[in-house]
Amino acid sequence: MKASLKDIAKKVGVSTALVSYVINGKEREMRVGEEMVARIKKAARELNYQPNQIAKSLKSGKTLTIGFIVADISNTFFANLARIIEDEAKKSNYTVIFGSSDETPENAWNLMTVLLNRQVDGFIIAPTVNSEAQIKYLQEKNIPFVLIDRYLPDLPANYVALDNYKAAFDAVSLLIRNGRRRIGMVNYDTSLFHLQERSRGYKQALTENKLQVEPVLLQEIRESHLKEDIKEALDSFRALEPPVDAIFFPSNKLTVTGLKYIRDLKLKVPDDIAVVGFDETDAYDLFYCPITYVRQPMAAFGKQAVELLLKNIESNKNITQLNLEATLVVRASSGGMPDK
Amino acid sequence: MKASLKDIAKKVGVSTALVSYVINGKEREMRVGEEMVARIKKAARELNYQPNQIAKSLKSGKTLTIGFIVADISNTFFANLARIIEDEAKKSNYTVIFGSSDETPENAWNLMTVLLNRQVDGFIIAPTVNSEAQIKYLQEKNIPFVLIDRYLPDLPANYVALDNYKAAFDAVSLLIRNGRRRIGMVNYDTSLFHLQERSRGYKQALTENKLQVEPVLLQEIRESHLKEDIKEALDSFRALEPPVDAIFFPSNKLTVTGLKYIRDLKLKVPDDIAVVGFDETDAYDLFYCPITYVRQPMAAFGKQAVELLLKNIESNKNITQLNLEATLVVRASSGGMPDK
DNA sequence: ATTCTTTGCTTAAACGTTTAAGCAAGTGTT
DNA sequence: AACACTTGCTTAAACGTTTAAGCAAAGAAT
Repeated sequence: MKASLKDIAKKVGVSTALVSYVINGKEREMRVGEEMVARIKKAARELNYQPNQIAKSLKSGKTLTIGFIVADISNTFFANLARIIEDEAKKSNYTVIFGSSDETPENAWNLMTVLLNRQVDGFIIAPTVNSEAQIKYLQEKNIPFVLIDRYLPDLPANYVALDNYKAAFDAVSLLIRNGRRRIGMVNYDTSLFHLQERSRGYKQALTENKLQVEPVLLQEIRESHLKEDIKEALDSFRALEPPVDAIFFPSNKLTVTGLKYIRDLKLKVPDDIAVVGFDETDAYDLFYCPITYVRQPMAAFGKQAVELLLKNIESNKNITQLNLEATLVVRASSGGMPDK
Repeated sequence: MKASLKDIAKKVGVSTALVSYVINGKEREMRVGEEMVARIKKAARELNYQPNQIAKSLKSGKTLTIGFIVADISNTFFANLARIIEDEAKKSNYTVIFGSSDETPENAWNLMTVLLNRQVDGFIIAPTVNSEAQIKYLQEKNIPFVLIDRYLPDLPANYVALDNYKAAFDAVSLLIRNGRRRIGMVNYDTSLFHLQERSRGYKQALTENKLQVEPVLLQEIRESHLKEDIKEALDSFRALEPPVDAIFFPSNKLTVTGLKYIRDLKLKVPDDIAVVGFDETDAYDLFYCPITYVRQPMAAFGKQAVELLLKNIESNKNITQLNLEATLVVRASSGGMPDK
């Protein structure tokens, strides 16, 4: 059904080699006769020839394919990233295969081997917890990869991530400038470095402003019991004396879930409680009080990750680690516009 | 670096054929000696053999890959679908390559040929407007595919979609039962059949309840100027005498954008105006008045689409067209709980 | 008239698999 | 002792490309 080089060769009455040269524009170097070039091109057009990329890949060892491994492609954050990576990859004729690890290292490892068997040229990975072995495997085998969003602090590897510390620091500093003194934070109880960095930024902002870093103000909850644990955390915040007057949520899911409960409690944002969230979502606009949030530079993430990866694929360059700056999008929920 | 069948064969001192038989579990049919089987398996383990899927694909003509073509993978609707399709495909050892068409038939066509060159075994497609040629091409070439979410009314092709007519009919009927008499709808000005069906359901609900289907009540706007046009539409609704007392938005973006403007206008939902939206998003929960919406059966969409596609890949079965039922999730925004 | 170059093509091997066909022993049957 | 089966392996071609190497014919140089 589908025409191959052989079909064109037969039709024109020449060898497949000659056809290959012409199709790939090597007619000059290979000194193919003008008339022959025309006949082959004509035949190719008539047969609607489309090269078999699989055969090409087998020969060349390159598939022009990127494996994109994330926690969950249905999470807006990763879905947005996927789109940017797709567009960026397309510019260099790459396509993207994705896989969701659901935050478990086993799934991530399985995904990686599946994609490796499919000979992807490289990976863009948002690593799960306990994925050191996986990353080291890639390094040993010299397989190009770039970590995105998250990274492992002591592993020298390419990554494109946020300056999480500074992002959190700035967010909390804003709340302090707006007069809040009892600032809570609800983070995941996780070993993911980027989330710990956000906690560190929170603490440092308090410290630098001579506020006490009280353990009850930094609640670490289970992702598996997000809804229940967030309620508990907020309840304990309100039970304090004096109660918390501001909350910083360092992820989109935390923010959204937290806001739902705040709405159920009929708390007034920002009067009863100020809020700063993380990541961008429509939900922040629809809340009765527009939410102040930390915006990650998604486009830069995707663009830089692909660029870095492709550079690594074509020549194993040395390691690049990028910590990009977040933007604090200030709106009503953080309580009063900051001076500036 | 990576071990091949040949490496194993060399190490054991046998032919690659024998190794292939053992690796693929054909040792019984092929009467391979017990001791030999053990030696080959051992060598494979020691060399950490992983089959080259590209070579397999070239031989078999099957890539175990599905092409998933959508308007925009960063749209929650498609991102959710992607995740379900991924999981479902994984069960049968398939992987998914995705591509975003941005609603233009040229992009969709290009994507299709790129993926065809990569020899995907089949497609799951949410077709754009004017994609008849593309669909017909697939049919002529006998390439398995399943349309999802959208379909072309007169083209006999597999699809998994919503019963859009009924979903809209039910949504609008609810508003009528709740006492609304001036019900507006804001749809895209598009030839996409599934959206037209939603308009049809709207009109029919009005008609069956002896309400006049006035053109001013059904505004068709440009997706490219979503924000401006929605404002204009809502303004014209409010200028009517008597003004509109309920709005039905037949997509998630329309709903979210509409709600933003409603909030800016400080209209009270549902007292000033009742709202029924489409699709599921966190934003509906965070609005001060929880939004009633039409929930599409995403899991069933994905599951059925993959199932259908795989059935078509292994044996060209006859055409299946599924119109699944939506669920109306009733909350406060539609104005008063319905009787029942 | 012989050799050297250039032109324009072909041959053949390779990428890593799969699989039909073949073949040399050993075993069993008569 | 001759034959047929069975066992356990190998050979070789194929999938659709790419590309180094080779070669015949024509033209140019001596």
